[in-house]
Amino acid sequence: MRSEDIARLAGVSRSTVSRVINNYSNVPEKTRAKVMKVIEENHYEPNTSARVLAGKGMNTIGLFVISTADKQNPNRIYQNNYFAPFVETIVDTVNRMGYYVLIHTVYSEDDFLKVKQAFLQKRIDGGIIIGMEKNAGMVHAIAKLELPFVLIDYDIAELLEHRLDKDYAAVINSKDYEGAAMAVRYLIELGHEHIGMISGRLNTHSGRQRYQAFLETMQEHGLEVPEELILGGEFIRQKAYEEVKQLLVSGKRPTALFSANDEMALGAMDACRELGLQIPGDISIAGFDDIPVASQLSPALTSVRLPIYEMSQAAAHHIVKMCEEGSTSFSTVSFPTQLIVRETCAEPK
Amino acid sequence: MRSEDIARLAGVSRSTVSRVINNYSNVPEKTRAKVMKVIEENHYEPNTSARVLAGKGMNTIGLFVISTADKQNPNRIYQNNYFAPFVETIVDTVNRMGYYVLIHTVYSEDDFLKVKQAFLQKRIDGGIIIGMEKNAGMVHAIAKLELPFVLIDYDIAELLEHRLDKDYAAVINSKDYEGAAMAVRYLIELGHEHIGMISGRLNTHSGRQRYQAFLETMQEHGLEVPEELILGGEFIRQKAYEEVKQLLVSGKRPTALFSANDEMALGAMDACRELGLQIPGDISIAGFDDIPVASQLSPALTSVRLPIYEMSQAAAHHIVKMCEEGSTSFSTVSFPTQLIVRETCAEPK
DNA sequence: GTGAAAGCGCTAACAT
DNA sequence: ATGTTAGCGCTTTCAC
Repeated sequence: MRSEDIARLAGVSRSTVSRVINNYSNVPEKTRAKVMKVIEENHYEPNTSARVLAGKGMNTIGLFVISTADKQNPNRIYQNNYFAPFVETIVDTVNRMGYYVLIHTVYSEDDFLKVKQAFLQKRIDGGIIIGMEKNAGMVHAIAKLELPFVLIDYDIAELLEHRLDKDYAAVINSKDYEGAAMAVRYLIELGHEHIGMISGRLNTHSGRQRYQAFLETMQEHGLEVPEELILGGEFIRQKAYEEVKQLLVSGKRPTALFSANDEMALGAMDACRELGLQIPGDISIAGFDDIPVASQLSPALTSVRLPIYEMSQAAAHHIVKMCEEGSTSFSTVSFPTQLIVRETCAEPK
Repeated sequence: MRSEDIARLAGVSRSTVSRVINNYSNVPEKTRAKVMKVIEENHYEPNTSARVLAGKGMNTIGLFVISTADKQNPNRIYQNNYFAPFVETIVDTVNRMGYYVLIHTVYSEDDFLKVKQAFLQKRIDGGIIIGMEKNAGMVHAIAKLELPFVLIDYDIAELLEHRLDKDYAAVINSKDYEGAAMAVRYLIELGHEHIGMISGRLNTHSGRQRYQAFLETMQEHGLEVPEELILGGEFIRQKAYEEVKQLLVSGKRPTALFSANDEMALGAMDACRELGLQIPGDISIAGFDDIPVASQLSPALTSVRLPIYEMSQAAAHHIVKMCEEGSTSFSTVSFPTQLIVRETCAEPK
């Protein structure tokens, strides 16, 4: 069924049908009602491709989840406690604004081509990109398309440096530095001096911020951080488990560990438990992200809460706004994080 | 940049550009190379809407996750251990086949309108629907659209009854009855006679199958199931926790509990722990779905593994096949489930 | 082997 | 207030 069929059945022209569909003001109520009746009776819906070709928007937002790190793992993104809630909130929010969501996962540079194609082929009006590692080339490639996009968790300085602060771009971040500093200060105030860190991927904005915050906060308090107490866990539980186990076995044991995310804190807890260490008796552990299980563990994990809901909502609202009003100007927001004190940290013995 | 621009730059006609893009055989290698060079140099990608309007497919699959149950809960689908892996695998598989995925969550009948619109507006070539509760009306509405769709976890008998076994429809199920029966038999063989069940939503295909299997298996073994031992948990952890707690407090305590999903088994474990009951010493618990945490709990949860990966892959391959080859014929697959014995079940005292 | 031209279903500027 | 018409960018018959 096409608009012409509706026109015929309603005894009007296609233009009038179009006017009714697009809510033009100059259609008398009577005509509108007549046309609407036919439309509803026939369950008519205008063909999206035709509308787009004639100048309307697709009413679709692209949501791209970049996960170039754990290609090998079959369970990757949605079971990932970091990405899942972002995806969920963004999809729901965008849906509620009457937009559809085209979702695509990116595990390689090849997949990344698909992101560019989605824009170039005009499948989407704009896109949200999450999990992007520091990569001026890729961001530049996106910016060149001159279509609205929002980056979640990306280094603004990096963008400015490469003059990528375009009018159709926006960045939504959380205050990871602040949150990590809070957690580390908390440990220091408990009396810890030998604090280790399990860092995440450092080419990720949040990963680097959390790492820097740790280093600088320690320094501010005049505390040393021996190299062997900096563990690289790549945000992955298993990796952290292995690193922590190795550290503990080596005998060079810190009194506390700050982990760049909760998944790795879980890995650390696994290692401690295996070696018979009490948490927080023998060693304190603090995480980041405050994933749902954090509160359900025993002992419950002290962590830094990420404002995922606020960030997702902001990203969704922002991209839709940009799509509808055209570009505004380069914009940036950082949402505050919050230290959630639970049971995994105590004074050192 | 449009195909006409490419044509001009390459010194050919738009038809030839189109032939190159669509891999027509009657284009000499030389012409093809010349055109391809211009296409690549200019990062040209054909406009999807125009292609669709001219008769090509959208190359997009709709993925609709129906969750009419827990509207009130802010964290719903992706953090839901049942839906998340389906979504993940389907998106990845469909992407790998060169298709895009339009994802939409459905929390109400109103949202359901969006599903129909996605089909009617020709935004998608076909759709996968997951989490659909028994609802002939809705399925009928989808079937009326006469476009390919796959239902994951739906009662085939219901479809047949309403003559909804259309050529463009398919159903992918798991053998939930078999799996539940295995779990219950296992408990019976351990010596349990007073077994309770925490049932899920019974208007869900899998929910009902698991429930029926429990009842019938008990009956086959000549075991009574007093009404008060059938708990309704709606697949929700908190609900199960409350129901189980109430049951245990009442003193009418079963020696074992079979839960229709792991989330509820977790809730049951919470309740037992709170009341100081040992698992499996005082009470045995078996779950369903084998979600990732099941193996990490202590004691590790005995559960029935759902072939989510296989089901998702089958759904993805099937829908793409239907979109490309046109309708085949009504098809149906059921993947086997598997009992994973861990530590939460033991002989009754 | 390649080009010209019609047409996919819609919107919007123009005409009345 | 409503109809007529010219595109939007592509694919595809039909000619040559």
